[in-house]
Amino acid sequence: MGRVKIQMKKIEDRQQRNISFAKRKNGLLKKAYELSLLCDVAVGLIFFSPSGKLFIFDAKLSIEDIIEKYNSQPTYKNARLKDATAIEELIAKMRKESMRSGPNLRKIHDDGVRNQIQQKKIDECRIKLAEVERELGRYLKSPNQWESLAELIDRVELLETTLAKVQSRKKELESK
Amino acid sequence: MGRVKIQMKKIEDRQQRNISFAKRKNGLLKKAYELSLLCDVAVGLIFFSPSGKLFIFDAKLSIEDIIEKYNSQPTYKNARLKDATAIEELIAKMRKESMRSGPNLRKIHDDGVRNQIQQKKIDECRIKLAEVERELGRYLKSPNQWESLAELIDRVELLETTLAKVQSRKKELESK
DNA sequence: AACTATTTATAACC
DNA sequence: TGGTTATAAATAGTT
Repeated sequence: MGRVKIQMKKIEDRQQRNISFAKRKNGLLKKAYELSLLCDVAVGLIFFSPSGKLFIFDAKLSIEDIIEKYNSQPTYKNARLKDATAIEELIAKMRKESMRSGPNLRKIHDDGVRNQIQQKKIDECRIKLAEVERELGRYLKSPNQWESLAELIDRVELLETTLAKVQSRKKELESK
Repeated sequence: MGRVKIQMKKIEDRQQRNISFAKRKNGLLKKAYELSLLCDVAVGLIFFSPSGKLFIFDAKLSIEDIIEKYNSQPTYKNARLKDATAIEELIAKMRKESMRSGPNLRKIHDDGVRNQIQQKKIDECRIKLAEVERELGRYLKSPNQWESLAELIDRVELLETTLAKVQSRKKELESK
């Protein structure tokens, strides 16, 4: 998805590799977030930057719970083998094609705890900001489709529910 | 990325959700694989299907090694965020971006001034909702992750403000 | 850190 | 189900 199609192999230039990592990291996080939200499934993602920093994303369940589920799943080896097969097929297909022509992020490691959490939030916010900007672009195109009262009522309900949850959590914190 | 843009919320129709899961699962796996290969980094991905089936992907390292590396970095677990400066700045930027688009939304229609003004209000309401929806998506996932009380108070204010605006708009529509 | 020309992912359709 | 198509979204190269 760029000016040119790139070969599916390690990017040798270190600077280019880091740039690509930064871009694709956000894309991968967004995809993981979207799968979780749209399909209502738990997702856990652990990966490292080229410099070795650890990144964690989880949705619907904490990464601890996801790992716990993974560990406790008696048939996980089967699941894994089956999935590996599917992925190998996917990769084989990708190679074939290339012959023809390719809320909860945690950065851990050397930066210290405060920076880790800030980075997590920054990453999340970037994704959200990108989404909002895209939304705005759409509104500009067809603003008229945003008009139904029923839809607004839904929004109100969602907001009220969430506000209640937030206030409850707030009280919980205040009482401590 | 399809014939139409879809809302970022749970797909309610079960069959559609399963179809979407099947497609997006492959997309997510491919993205994880590509990140690992292009950027030469280890990636581990654990997720579940809507029916609860476990899926595992790993690259460069086994999922066990990746979890092991994750476990060997336990310091973040004791983390406490003191200031939410970074996230607040980003949210402010988000709001500013939305506001900046406001004037552009005042698209001149042939329907007269009244429609223009009403449309503008609808657009503004929508923009704010989009922002809040993004926030909600994150908070609903893991409400007990809010670390700072100050941050929560900020959220409450944002939610209350938005709720008031939406309710106002709702009444306006209902009274017609 | 932004921008665009392209490629890629995918929602609806078949 | 599995394939096609129109469109939205991601991103490689560029500035």
